[in-house]
Amino acid sequence: MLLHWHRRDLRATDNVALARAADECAVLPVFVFDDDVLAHASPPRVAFMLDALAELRRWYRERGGDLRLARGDPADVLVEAAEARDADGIYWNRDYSGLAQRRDERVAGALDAAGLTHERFHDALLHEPGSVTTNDGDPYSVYSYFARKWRDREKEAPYDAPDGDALADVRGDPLPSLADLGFDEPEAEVESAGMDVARERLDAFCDGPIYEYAERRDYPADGCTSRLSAHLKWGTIGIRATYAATEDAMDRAGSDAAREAVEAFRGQLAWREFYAHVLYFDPDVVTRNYRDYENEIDWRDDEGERRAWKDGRTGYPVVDAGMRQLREEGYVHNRVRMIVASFLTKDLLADWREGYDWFRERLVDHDTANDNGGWQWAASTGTDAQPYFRIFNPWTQGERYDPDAEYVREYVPELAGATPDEIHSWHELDPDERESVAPDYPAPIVDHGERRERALATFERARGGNG
DNA sequence: GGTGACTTTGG
DNA sequence: CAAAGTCAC
Repeated sequence: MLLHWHRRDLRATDNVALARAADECAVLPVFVFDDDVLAHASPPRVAFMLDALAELRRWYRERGGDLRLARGDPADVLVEAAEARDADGIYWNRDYSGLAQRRDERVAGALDAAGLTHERFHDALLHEPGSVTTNDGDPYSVYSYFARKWRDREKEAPYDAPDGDALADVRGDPLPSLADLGFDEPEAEVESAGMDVARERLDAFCDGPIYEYAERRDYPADGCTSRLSAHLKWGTIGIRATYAATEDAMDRAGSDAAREAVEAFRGQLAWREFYAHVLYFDPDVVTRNYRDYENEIDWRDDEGERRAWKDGRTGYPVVDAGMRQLREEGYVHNRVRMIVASFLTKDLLADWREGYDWFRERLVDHDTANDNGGWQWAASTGTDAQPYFRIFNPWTQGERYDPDAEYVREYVPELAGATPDEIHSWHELDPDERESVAPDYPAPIVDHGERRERALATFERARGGNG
């Protein structure tokens, strides 16, 4: 018998290590509540994870197996679990972040010492780190070239779920609650997890919205995005199954525009892989600027401004809408993530790590590689970064991507009675007008024009110029 | 080594 | 249409 150690692959279908183990012998799936991991976790993510685990366990139970649970240091509890069932060894899928890799090395050492076999598989990405490189063999630091090569590579087909007769007949312990794990209830209404929800989302997306993706994905009120981010983070859907669904969608596409839209969605999958590769080859970017400036960037540390950003009380409607969506749903539309990130790092000149930490605490779909990549992109410190002199104008962005102010009015009730025009020109209204339009909504806390100049000068100094 | 391209944006 | 640095080829 083999153990399969579930980590960020909370699914039974299209799971490489699980499928390989089930090909060989009986499999006992196990999940470890790792104290080190929980120390870095937050309520919305753990809530989603527990929901996914409950459904995974149900899947196993319906087929005569079960998901074993353990808590503690995986190097200890996995050895115990294997020995208790007289298993030969453990299979699992790789996790490419630095922390996980160090832990996995430790676990592998403990298994070796106990005389247990172990094997690690590539599963989380269509193309593993190191397999998409420049012609010189170096990892890419520019997305567009990476994406071109990534697109041309052949993709693996999805893996089958194990048969019921491959599952070891066991009964596990009950699932712990959030409170058992030491977490408060999340403030956000966390979306439901699990393989079935993920599959339904993927199918619904590929049935229609995917064909609008190229044109409409940047409009946060439109809802034509896949909403698969949390599922891809926790592995409640497999990446091969996801890609295969885009192939079916491509076959059904009736026009060049529709095919381009499917291709645009695949581009987002390529971004995910690009950032995973970047993090794999440069794990320090979690805390360090990817791109070095000659001098330190003079980040400002204004507690009040940062608070206003977190609370969605900056007086910039689209920024506040995004920050409130984060608070309420543990999710933010991607275009809005760029807008709020630009506002924090450029208008407020707050260190991108402040924003990254807040997202990590609040996002259900938080993923180290993606979030770090996104924040450093916005802060002009990352790979393929937005050049520092290109600073989002939150007024223009709001007008362009939320023209009818639908998104703003959904998340900022103080502005529910304002017209789109009043919302997009909120900074140009005089105090009396603001008072009569939306008395409870704040005036902009900073002047974008001034802050833009300040950011340009700050980055110019960091670059070593005379500005 | 010159050149095209850049989750293009702001004015 | 200017900004304007850097990567990959």
